[in-house]
Amino acid sequence: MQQSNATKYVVGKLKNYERNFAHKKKSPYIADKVLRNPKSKTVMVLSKACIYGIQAAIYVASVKDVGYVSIQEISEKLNISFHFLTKVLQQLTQVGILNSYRGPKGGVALAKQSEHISLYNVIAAIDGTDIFTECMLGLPGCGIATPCPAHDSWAEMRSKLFTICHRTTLRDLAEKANQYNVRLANLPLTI
Amino acid sequence: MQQSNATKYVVGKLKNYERNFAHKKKSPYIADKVLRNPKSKTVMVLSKACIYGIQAAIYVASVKDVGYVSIQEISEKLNISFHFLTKVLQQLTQVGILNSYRGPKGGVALAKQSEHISLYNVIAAIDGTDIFTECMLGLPGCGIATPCPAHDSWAEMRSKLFTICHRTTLRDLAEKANQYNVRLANLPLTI
DNA sequence: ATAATTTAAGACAAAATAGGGTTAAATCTT
DNA sequence: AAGATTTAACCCTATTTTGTCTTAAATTAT
Repeated sequence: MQQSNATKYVVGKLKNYERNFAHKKKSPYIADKVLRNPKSKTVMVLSKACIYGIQAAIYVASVKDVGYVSIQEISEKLNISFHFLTKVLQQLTQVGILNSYRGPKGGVALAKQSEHISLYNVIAAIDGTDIFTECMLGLPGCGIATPCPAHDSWAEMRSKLFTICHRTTLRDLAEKANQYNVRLANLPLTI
Repeated sequence: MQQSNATKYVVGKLKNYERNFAHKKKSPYIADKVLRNPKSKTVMVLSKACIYGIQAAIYVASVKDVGYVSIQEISEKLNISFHFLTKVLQQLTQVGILNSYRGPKGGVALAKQSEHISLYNVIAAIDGTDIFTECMLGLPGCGIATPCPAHDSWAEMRSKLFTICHRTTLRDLAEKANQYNVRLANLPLTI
């Protein structure tokens, strides 16, 4: 009997499922709330990718040495997954916030002076500009002509966010990050 | 030969996978950016569940009739998945923002007067209070003693958000929603 | 040239949110 | 009492984000 490609594909996965589920004893039902019980915080203004990008950008800006900083070093210092961070930083490279260089002594470096890169630039590159432009309810085209009920209030909020993110540069953040009591990342306890 | 429960479980799924993958022609690889190409907007301050909850609460508050409003009606008027909305509204019921009633003429109703329910109450019930308390980078314990580099800026933003959400009540929003040009939901075009 | 190092790219797994059904329980109508 | 209606609960699928691993390409060092 001939197997379709789909069948082969699925049968190939069977072993994986077998292994994955074998040790799972039909996990007890968890109350089917909309928000179940996430293992890590998930409701946030910025995505994880964006937070990592900001942290890394601040880190690079705060390093004194000229030259490239390896992503490996950044990921270790900030306790971020290396591979995930690599992809995030690729986005910053693609929009011209970072330069990257392969090979030994390679890594990433700021493509401009740190005072010319704003928080807005970094956020826009990774999460996009929606949080600066969209209404609270996410209605397309929410504006003065056909506003949502929260339009005015939210416009006030957005305006604040916009101002803060525009006026804050990587240089400002890097300076603060170099102060003795300031933390840039959530590091595990060291002994 | 005896099959383990895991095997039975997996084999049972085989048919589903077969059906699901059969018509998918090994979908072309989409550039593995961190943000691929979501079909709907996903980076947002509030979760979809929270947005639906707010919309529904405003709708209930804006309906003149006393008595219960059925979730079916709400979901149709606001173009929201009925089952999903049901779960969201259960959360609002559990914290005492709504009352629910089963059976014919059942539905949900505000448990308090609309001017005594703030936007903050609704958001906190569904998405939690993180956006009102957490720092931009989500670092646990970010505060004056050990701030993150963006602490001061973000505190300013949070404060704005907090003020706005506290002072805005369902009554305010419902009044606006009843104005002729105001939209409460993203409705499909009607002919 | 060869080997080592480092980013880029691709494939996939895991975890979270969003969404869709079915059955149970409560309540009204007849 | 029987049937209809509506929320509650349960179970599963789909989509998106996050995380891991492998291979390719670029570059330096030997």
